[in-house]
Amino acid sequence: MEDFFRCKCPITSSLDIFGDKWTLVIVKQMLFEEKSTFKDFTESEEAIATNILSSRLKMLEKFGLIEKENHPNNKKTNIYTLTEKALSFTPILIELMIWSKENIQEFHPNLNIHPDLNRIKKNKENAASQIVKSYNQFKKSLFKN
Amino acid sequence: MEDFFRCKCPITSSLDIFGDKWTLVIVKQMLFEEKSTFKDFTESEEAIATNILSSRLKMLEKFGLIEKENHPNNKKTNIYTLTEKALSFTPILIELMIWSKENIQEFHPNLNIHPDLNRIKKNKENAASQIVKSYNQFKKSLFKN
DNA sequence: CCGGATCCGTTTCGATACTG
DNA sequence: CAGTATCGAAACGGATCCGG
Repeated sequence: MEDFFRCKCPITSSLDIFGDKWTLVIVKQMLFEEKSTFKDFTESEEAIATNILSSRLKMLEKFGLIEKENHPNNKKTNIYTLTEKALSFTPILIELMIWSKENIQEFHPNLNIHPDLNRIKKNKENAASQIVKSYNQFKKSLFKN
Repeated sequence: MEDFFRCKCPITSSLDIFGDKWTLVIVKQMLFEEKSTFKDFTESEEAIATNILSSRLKMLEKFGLIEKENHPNNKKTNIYTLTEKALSFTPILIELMIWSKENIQEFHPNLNIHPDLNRIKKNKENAASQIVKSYNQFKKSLFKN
């Protein structure tokens, strides 16, 4: 495991885990778009390929960032949820949203800017904790009945 | 340019630009480690290959995130600096540092945690503006005499 | 020597087809 | 529905080359 990481730099090491085009997209879909099954992810706007999805889910599980459980009513459906640990992705995703508006919109005018982005920017900590709270409620609802 | 981006999601679009293992590492080296020449980057702890470095520098330049200029005393040396725009990477890099300590240290105990990380965490906005200020001073010093 | 460009073998990605 | 297998395309990364 030690040699998974390029060097001792924390920033570089975090990119050793999620420095690719897909990992944070999957986390985003879970956190912001209430996606939880394999099929949910493949049907997203981004249309991730199944093999890549599969490999990223395994990797996230290996690092304790997501959990895989059976659907309570449907044993053949697996439900993927973010662990407490993974909720620490929230501030990063908020920063990406902000960065995108400031740096990408000029090249990509159709960007779907979050309607509350200004409010989020003004109080990032509060926004993050609301997002986490709302995700935890969603997570609970997945296992009811 | 429109079709460079996978979809309209801001988070996904930002990953279309720097969702790889190297782009943010280069930005980090400029912002935190006072690196500014091609050779500086190749001599870093991460030891990036010259072809990858070259392609990333071009891409960052294309998006207006870095500038390439001649060294004042040495015409054959190019100096790469972050633009004002690129300084908006700072909050993202701060979040990556924090994430790393909380989520990677258990797998990678030799991680070089920033000595002031707790202070940075307590006041991220202030930390970011100090980092930017300090970078701008460094940038000025590059072009003196 | 420095800043890159080019070449080339290896790994990873990613679209599609396929299986339990 | 949840993945795996396949295979061409792209990216990585080490080595080398070349102009200034």
